[in-house]
Amino acid sequence: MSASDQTPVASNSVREVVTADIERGTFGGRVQTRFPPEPNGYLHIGHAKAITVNFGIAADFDGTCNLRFDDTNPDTEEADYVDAILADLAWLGYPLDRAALFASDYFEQLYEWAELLIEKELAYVDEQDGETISAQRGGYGKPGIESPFRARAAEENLALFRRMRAGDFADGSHVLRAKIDMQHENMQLRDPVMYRIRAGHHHRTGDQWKIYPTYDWAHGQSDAIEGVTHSLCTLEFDSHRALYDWYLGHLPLPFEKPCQTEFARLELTHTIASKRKLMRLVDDGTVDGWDDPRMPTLRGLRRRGYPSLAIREFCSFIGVARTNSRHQIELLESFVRTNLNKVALRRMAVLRPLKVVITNWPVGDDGEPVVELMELNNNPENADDGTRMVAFTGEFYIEQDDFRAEPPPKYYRLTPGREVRLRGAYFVTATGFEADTDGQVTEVRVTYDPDTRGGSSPDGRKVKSTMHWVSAAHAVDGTAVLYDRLFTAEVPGDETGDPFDDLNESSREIIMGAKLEPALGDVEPGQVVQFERLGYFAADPRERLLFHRTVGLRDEWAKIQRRNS
RNA sequence: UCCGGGGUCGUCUAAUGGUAGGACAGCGGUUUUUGGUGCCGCCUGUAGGGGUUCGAAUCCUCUCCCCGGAACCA
Repeated sequence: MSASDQTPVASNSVREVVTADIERGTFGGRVQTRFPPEPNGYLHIGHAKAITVNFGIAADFDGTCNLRFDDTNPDTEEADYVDAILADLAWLGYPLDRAALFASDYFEQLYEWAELLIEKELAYVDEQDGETISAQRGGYGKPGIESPFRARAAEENLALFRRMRAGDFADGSHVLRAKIDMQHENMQLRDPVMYRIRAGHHHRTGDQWKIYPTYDWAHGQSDAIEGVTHSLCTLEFDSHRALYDWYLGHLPLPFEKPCQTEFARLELTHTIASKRKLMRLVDDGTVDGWDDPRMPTLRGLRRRGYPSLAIREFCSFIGVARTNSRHQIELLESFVRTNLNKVALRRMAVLRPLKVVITNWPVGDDGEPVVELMELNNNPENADDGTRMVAFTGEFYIEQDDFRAEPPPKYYRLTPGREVRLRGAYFVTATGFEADTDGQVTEVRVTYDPDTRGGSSPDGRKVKSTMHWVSAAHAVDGTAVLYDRLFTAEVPGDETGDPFDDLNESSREIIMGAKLEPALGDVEPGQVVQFERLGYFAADPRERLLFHRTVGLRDEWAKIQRRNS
């Protein structure tokens, strides 16, 4: 049974929490989650898990999940990213049942709540610089010390805070801090910053605001405003939960207080997902852009030909736990293969062509070699995909790998004196070959058996292998791009600390002059087909006759060769 | 160093006091007009020590190991 046929795991750590809440009646049985990306980069495979978890939990409990852009930092965020995220989310296959929301829409409410905390003497304006504040915070096992501005009267804080909003102060000169506990063992609770002054232009509020809320001050409150019940986030926010609860506990909320629950983020072998590092790959020119097929971005995976369904199935299959883990990329690839095997049309393409000539091929009345139309199956996994006619004549191409003058052990393919099947065409037997001065085979001569038309012999004799081919006279030239992992190490940077030390220098191989069967000229942009015996290939969205290898087929012969070497 | 979170086959993930199961990977077989697919089989695991119990991956306890936390990032 293949992975994707498995029923999803029956339980996971988040589902248990939600189930318990429902049994307890905590939110009146209501379940609402949210996916909160920051619009400062493109979505990647890690986000796909977060999306699957949030939308999945909502669906499982008949609840809702909204998209909220966590746009609290004008310095890094851009409207372009908002559009890209919306597009990627739609491609992944999670339609929004409600328009996208923005944390920036709550800036006024957040501001009012901040004034409320000041009035309750739970927040104060600090005039020290960042370095000083950081130093005063103390360290692990070492208590912090209180700011000299901590004891300021509420009225003074209020006046100062209003002037911060009005733009009376320079960037970095003042912050609003929550007054919690500078001795607290959880550093997050040592008077965290709620507001900082930023002169930047915000992608939605423009220049209206001079002060911007920090993540912690914005996130839980945004959840509360939206009526979120379960705020699901990754493990590194675990220590922020106390702060999340502290803020919410001091505010008059329109709904019941949401609760934060953490789960492990998705990590994959041979892959990095940090936005900063992905950005570096783009900036360095290591990859061609955010949609380079080697990128773990959703747009990269899409261009590579990964079906969004395979990504979703993978994400549900791996489950949700609190264990730090790193999944092998092979598992994702197995979902891609399983998925594509069912839907990808079969086509023939020869990547590294070797010319073969049939010496007993008939010539027609016009003096030209006869051309026959052979009927080939479009997909043995799906009869509904039907068949197609493919032209065959006395000269065609096979892969260079498919002929050996001197066959190694276990080699089943064409070799002098051996008979093999050309898929859907004829049995041929190699009778000779030409080689250049380097010993490189340049042409193979074969004879064919006219009684084996279609690929089966009337006398029932067997051949060891079936090979793909493309008629020389009918071939269309195209380009195939082969990809390997971007990083050679399972955990990039594990050895040296710098993932870029593990960059795979040959992660891409461009093969021009591939010989394609003519039907490959009609493939829709983005469509994925199987090149028989070679792998799944996605037609480039823009350039015709350019194919990206999504993933190779499992390759028994390659394994044998690896073992023998 | 303090606080928090974790540790089940190679990698993930189930088992919530009652037969340690599944997937991927690997290995072998079988089917096959893709050395693909399918099917069958094999392989390997509860971090360690004590305890509670008829019975422990699960509860208690000590130890070890890993991850996260000291942005005016999220």
